[in-house]
Amino acid sequence: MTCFELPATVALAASRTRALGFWKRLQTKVDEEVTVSGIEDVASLAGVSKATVSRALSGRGYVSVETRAKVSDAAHRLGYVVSSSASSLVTGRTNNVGVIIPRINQWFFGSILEGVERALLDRGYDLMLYNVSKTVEERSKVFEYFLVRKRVDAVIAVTLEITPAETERLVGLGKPIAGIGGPLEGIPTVSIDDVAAARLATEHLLLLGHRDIVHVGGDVDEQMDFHVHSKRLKGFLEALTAAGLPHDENSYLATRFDIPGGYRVGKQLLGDPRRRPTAVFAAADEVAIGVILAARELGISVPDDLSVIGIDNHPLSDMFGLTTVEQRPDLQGEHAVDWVIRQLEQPGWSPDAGHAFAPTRLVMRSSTAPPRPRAGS
Amino acid sequence: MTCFELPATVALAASRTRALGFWKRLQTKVDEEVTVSGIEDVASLAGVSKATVSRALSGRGYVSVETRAKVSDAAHRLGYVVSSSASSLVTGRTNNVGVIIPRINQWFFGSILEGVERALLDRGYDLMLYNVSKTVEERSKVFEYFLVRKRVDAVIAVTLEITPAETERLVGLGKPIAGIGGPLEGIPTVSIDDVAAARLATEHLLLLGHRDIVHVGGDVDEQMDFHVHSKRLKGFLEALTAAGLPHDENSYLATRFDIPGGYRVGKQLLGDPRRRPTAVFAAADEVAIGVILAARELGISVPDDLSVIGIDNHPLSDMFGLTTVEQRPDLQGEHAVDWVIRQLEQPGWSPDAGHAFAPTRLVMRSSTAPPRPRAGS
DNA sequence: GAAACTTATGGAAAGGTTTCCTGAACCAGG
DNA sequence: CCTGGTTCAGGAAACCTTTCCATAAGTTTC
Repeated sequence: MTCFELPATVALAASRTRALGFWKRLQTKVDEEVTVSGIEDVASLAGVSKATVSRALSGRGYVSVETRAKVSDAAHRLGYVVSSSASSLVTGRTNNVGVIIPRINQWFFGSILEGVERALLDRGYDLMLYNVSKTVEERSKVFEYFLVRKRVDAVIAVTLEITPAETERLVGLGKPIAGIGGPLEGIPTVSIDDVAAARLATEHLLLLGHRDIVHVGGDVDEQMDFHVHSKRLKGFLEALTAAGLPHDENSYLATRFDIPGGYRVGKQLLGDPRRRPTAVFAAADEVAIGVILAARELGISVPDDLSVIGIDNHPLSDMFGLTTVEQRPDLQGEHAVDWVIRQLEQPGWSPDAGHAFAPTRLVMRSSTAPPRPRAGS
Repeated sequence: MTCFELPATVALAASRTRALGFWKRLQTKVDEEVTVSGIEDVASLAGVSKATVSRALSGRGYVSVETRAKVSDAAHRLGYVVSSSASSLVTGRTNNVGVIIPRINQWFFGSILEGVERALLDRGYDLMLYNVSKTVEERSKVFEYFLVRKRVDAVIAVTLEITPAETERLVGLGKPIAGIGGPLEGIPTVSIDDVAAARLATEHLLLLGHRDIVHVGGDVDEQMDFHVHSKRLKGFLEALTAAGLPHDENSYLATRFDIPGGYRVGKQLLGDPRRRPTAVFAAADEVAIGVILAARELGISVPDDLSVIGIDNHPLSDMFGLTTVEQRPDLQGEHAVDWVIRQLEQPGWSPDAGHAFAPTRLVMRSSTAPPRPRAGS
């Protein structure tokens, strides 16, 4: 790989003067109308007391319709907005929910985040984002310094291992918590049933007549592992065993959960014709797509020579004709939001089960077919 | 596409009882130690006044080392954390920065978000996420109801068209704003120089000897367009013109900015041998990858029969050997954070240019090569 | 040895809401 | 006409910090 440096960072835009001018104009404008109005101003403009303004705008307590109209008119005229600090100081509620997520730029995590965000905004909560990798220091920094700092009403932890001490701390503060993507000890969690999903995928291949299947998953010992890898492997093996098929160390290959990871392992697995299975069950669609790309490059036809199935229903799956077990991370996010907000809004309520399983379904496309009858047998 | 419904949503985890037991135990624990200590408790335990506690913990003002030790010890023993509502009520600072972003689950946006998040957390700020699409209602809801509600100190707007009125509103509140990804009227913005990047990519192809180049970009009229599409087209055309090459309406094709979008257009463009160019400049790597996949499927060799170049240096580009003009959205995010925090922490400061251009560089891989000598000429 | 600083601490005010409590007005029922 | 309930509105307390001001002790400086 060769690289050319682009001349340099150009510091000034072509339209500098114009943009700058506009900017400065706005800046001075600030100085003029620096007056930010408080509830008192609204009260006097509307000719009522602060208490009435508060009731009128929040919708709590008795306020006559005329008064309410006067107040909201005055508030609007003054451009008044309530100070959330003051408000939450007295109510004890911040209307924020903290979301801890290890990664953003990956389909599964991005989708969760989108779902959580949508659900929170719909219900009038703001989302505070903490992108925390597995580094212990980083995590404890977030826990001790940020989260706990009375800045959030509840916490949603995505695929994050939280120590019992941290859990206790959070729960001890009376903040609802929910997890997504893996069972957190002591925290209600929503995820798909990984064992069942893997079993379903494997059974699909078995049903088509495949007997020689390899599972490409994540590294079971990997630190990132959230029991996901081991569970999907478990479902795979369960299905094989139920079908009376043997398995050995060659039945399973570990790789990174992305397209290059699947490609690498695909090249390696499919390169040797004697070792080549008739079907591959990949633990994630991106891995499956990598395997398909490797197969294409090796001149192996999918599904004629090789069937491939994944899990996720990733946006790219349709283009590659990938048969897959669909999951909806965004809905899992919404579910978690439901839980914490429910706990917030009706105290005493708590999810009646420690774990909710999100639905999955088999989406059949063109990457799976019955195995080609063997020449030798 | 056929779908099988998985049996149903299973409502209970296998480990229900255990998980539930733990959960309940923690719940009751709450009732016992419901006492949340305030600054007063810390003060009396440390034997000092509230004022001293505040100074000791915040690090502002004079406090002797022994006193500071006593106070922090007491605070730690009581598990005391300052109430951010109370604190920001008096200081007027929330330590939050709002980020408005139209999409999360796409490399460019996800990377920006990761960069912004990292930079904010490093500097002790929290990030409030607003995932706002272009819907006018949704946007105004965020603006009027959330953002403005005195919940953020500053705003970073990613690729978002903000009306002058909205800008004025924000600036009028004295909140620093920065944009990423496109010039916002009146808001300092950081992005790459799209025209220059497109010119660089095109010049690379020209330098290799290509004379028949097609540009696959985004729809210039699309509402999502943030002048990005038109600017990259402009750079392309500039380079052609500078090289003395003509161009017509066949020189440019519009599609969606993702792999399937590139694939679709690639199939269509490359399907007709007479129309097929010797090189394609795609406005984004994902589009370029789609074109490569289409070429492979049509038996067109890259780079022997067709050179392809993109913009981004997407994580998948390396695997596809894609030559590209690299940009770093995460660094652009950090730059924007620098700007707003600087404005926050040294009032009066403002970026000296309305626009900062992030660096780009050409990354050469194996998808570009000199065109094959024509049989006919 | 007094004046001028520097360092350390406490008391009290301020910041902008929400909510409790109280009182007035109004209406229906006996 | 009186009682009790409902609706409406205001005064004031409470929420929990930070910061201003004042005081006092210790340290330099001429």
